[in-house]
Amino acid sequence: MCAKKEPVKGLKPLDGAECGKVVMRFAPNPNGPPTLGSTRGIVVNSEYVKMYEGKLIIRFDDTDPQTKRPMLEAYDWYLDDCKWLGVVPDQVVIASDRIPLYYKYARQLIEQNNAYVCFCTSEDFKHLKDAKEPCPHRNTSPEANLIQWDKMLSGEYEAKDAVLRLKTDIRHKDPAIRDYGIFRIIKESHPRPEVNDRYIVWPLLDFEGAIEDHELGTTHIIRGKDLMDSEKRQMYIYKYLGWEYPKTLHWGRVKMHGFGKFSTSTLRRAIEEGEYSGWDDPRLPTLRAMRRRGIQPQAIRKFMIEMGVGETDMSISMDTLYAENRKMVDPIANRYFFVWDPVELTIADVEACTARPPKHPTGDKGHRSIDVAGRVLICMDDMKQLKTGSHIRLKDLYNVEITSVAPLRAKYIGDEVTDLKKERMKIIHWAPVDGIPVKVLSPDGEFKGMGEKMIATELDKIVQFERFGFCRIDSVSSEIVAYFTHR
RNA sequence: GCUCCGGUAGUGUAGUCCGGCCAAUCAUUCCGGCCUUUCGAGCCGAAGACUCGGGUUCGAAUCCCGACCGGAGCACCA
Repeated sequence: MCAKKEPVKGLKPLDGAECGKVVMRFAPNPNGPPTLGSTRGIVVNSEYVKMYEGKLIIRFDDTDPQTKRPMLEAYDWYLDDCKWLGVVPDQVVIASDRIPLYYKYARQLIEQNNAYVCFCTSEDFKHLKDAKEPCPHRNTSPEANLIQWDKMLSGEYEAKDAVLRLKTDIRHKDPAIRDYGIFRIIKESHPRPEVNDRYIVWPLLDFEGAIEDHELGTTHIIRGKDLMDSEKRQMYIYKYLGWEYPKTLHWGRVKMHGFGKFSTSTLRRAIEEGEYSGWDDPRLPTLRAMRRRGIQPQAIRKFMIEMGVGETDMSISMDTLYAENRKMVDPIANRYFFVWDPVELTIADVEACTARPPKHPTGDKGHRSIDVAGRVLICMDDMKQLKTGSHIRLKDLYNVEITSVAPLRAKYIGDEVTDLKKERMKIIHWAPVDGIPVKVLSPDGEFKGMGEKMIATELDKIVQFERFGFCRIDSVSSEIVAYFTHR
């Protein structure tokens, strides 16, 4: 399949990729739920793997129990959201399960005189490093380093007393490369019960990632541009260990228009403080929120794939995603009336009847039925346009003439749709006075009003509230709660 | 301060490696019009870009240099 397969629109062929031999990984820190940003990594990696019939690994880089402390629930959230996106990883790896592996290679590097235990404070080391000067510990013998390393492992040193550094090139022109740290001491327990306080020496990202990418047989890495230096740093490890470095690809920063800057930690605090209802609050750019709002996984996939893998930073508009989603949802979403900020309109000279609007304007999806007896609700915004004498069409019901606005009253003036064309009558939607209360939660706030009763049959479905927009029906009881998708 | 990366229409994207077929692709957005018992969908049409300045060349969005702008790294974060 992949031999002659056209590259998916937006994704260029991978350099040096052989069908059936591609191994890629998606490596999140589970310190929060997947966001639209992380989704790009999930989708693009999985798409490439599909294209080349390769293998996809999800690796949780959870080696910081302190600063970017993992959230226990987030591991499952990632897996769950992947599944929703149609991504099934071939393998799941948790870094905190594999600490002994990292220790093994650390020991080897110390023995080879490629790593040393450093007792400098971070400030002292920074000064030396900036001056391209080696620190006093750089020349310690491998034997002595081994002893000190064992002391680190056994807890004889406190956090910040010692770190293990890789010997790179202390005179390297790029200061980011010079003798960077690969292990540090953290005397805080890990949130995973299987790990807990088992380790006090934790690897840093570039080391953990370097070892894992080799161990897992990764052939192609896609990572953010912010991690561009990782390759230069990790290359030293690969050289010392005699390994071959995977092919790399980088992408730029993504900002979403309409969403402010969100870091996982500030979000977490805002949620704890009750500013948001949770990780799936419709105002948030998390995948869980998108899902709850009725964004289709295929729309997200398409959107992400069409962005491609460029190194330019971008700031993209949700409109593009919404447009993609609308195309998928418009043909299947049943139509209903929902009146926000309702006001009552009394209609004289009319008998009780049942309106039977179609569920969908094109597809043959049957009809709704709404009983009306001389009183309906209309939107405040529509009411404001009305004057005594205005003729309006109540959509799929009949035509009325406004007889009074102070108490809002009208009289029935006919059923004929043709009249409306002659008169260019405005068509507005309405709701029965004895409908069901509806609350819509949207990124722009809450809308409350009345809807027709049959909305209650659409639990968990995407519907379109006419002249309002698409919504996902989130819960149904004495009141309907809907999440706004988009217009 | 040192180092690295990027800069095509409002927003993304194709093309840049291997200069000509690019008076520059596609999508979205915006603006007109048609259609429609939704301000949705659909249809038709239009607008809109190679950051700037030099250089190489018969020819540059594509190569080189410089400037400007933007992003990132120099963490005992990922």
